[in-house]
Amino acid sequence: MARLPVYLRILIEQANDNVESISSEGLAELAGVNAAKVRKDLSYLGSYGTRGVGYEVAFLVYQIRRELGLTHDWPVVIVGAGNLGQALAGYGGFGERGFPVAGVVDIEQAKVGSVIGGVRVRHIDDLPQIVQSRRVSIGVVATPPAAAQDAADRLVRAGCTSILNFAPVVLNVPIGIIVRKVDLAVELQILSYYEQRRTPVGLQAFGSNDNGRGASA
Amino acid sequence: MARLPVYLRILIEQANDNVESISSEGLAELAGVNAAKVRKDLSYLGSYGTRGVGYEVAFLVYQIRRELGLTHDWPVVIVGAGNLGQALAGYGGFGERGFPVAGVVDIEQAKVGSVIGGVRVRHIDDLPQIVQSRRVSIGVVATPPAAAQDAADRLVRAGCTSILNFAPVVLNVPIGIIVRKVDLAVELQILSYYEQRRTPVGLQAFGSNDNGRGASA
DNA sequence: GCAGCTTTGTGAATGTGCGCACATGCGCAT
DNA sequence: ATGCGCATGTGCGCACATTCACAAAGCTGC
Repeated sequence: MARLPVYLRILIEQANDNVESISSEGLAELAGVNAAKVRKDLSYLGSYGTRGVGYEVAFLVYQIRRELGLTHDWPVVIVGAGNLGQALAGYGGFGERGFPVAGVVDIEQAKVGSVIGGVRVRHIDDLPQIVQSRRVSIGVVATPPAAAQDAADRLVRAGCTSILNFAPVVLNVPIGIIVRKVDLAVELQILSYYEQRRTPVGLQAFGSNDNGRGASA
Repeated sequence: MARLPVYLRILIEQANDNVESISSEGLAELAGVNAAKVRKDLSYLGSYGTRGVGYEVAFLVYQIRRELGLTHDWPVVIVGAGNLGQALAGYGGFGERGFPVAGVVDIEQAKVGSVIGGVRVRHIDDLPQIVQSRRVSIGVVATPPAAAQDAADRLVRAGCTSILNFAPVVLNVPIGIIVRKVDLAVELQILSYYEQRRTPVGLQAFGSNDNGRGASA
């Protein structure tokens, strides 16, 4: 389920605030979802709650981490040292959450050697060496659209088995390679869709899909 | 539908390659989806195809633009001039696709005045003035998590009615305000989930949801 | 004009996610 | 020890998305 990471982040925050136990309703409130959905999601992991009491935060964190495969770090390699690649490498949130940046590569020699977020940019030809020596499974494509397919091909050849694609193109990859796409312009276009259909007052956009909610204050 | 932006991008590419007509099957191939789904999606806009021939690319582009509300530009304002805010402002893809950056604001005086992507960073107190003078409907939250709720509140008070949130927190907004969330770490966690459940060979992750596909080469 | 090929548009079946509502089970107070 | 309250876990129905399969419809060549 795509909501487990959200629960996990909230539970970690609660644990930092020394909250030991939480009810499905409390977690649902914080996550902005339905309480029944929380219980269904958590029951999928097994019956780790106590009836009449709630869920033990620390134990739930451990179980979700286990389910998501976050018991160890997953180093990532970023292809493309342009605006986005630099921002991703410099964004501390990845390393904090278990995804240290093992390397940043670019095809342009001019960009090789500069240091971003504590990582030196290397040439894309070094990709296989980085992936194999650091045992990287996840590659991030942060190139211009025209270079994205080549970047993906190189990642696959180097041994990556998952790709997070920020380029606005559909990547063609062998079976077994997992691709997730984040298209920033698409998100804005979806907002403009709702803006355009906006009625004078009081009507909100329901259930677009997993995302995009209008919550009450 | 969340797929219309994808179709739109592909159709614009095809138009640039002087392709005048396209079949649902051809479009489905390029978009990485089912042909029947393409036809259902397009029929939702009205019957704009010609049986036995296909769809006229230019006309379809016009209709999808109209449906998505992309007949005019939607200026956006970015709150937060950190790593991500800078990358978003410097990323040319927004302006190209109809979302010019009307302004970048930050709460830190130290960041005010610097120029990013041709836009000068202004103080967050100028937000109402920017939003009203440029008639901005869409605000982008690119602040640290702790500042995100305040940023959202300010955007709403300034008059924005849609928010694209990059901070890993659940925003609390009045009814009628549309929020979409992009959490980069969540995307990586979903990939690690599939990596962790990976079986030795030949099994791929099916139907996570709208996203994340393993396409054959 | 008409037959045949091609592709759209759509009814029906299937699958999936969601949320209500309730039974189950645990802890606590008396 | 026993009953009561409370929160979990889950069966069921609903609504929506997806896909199949086919009928309607246009273009082409004769």
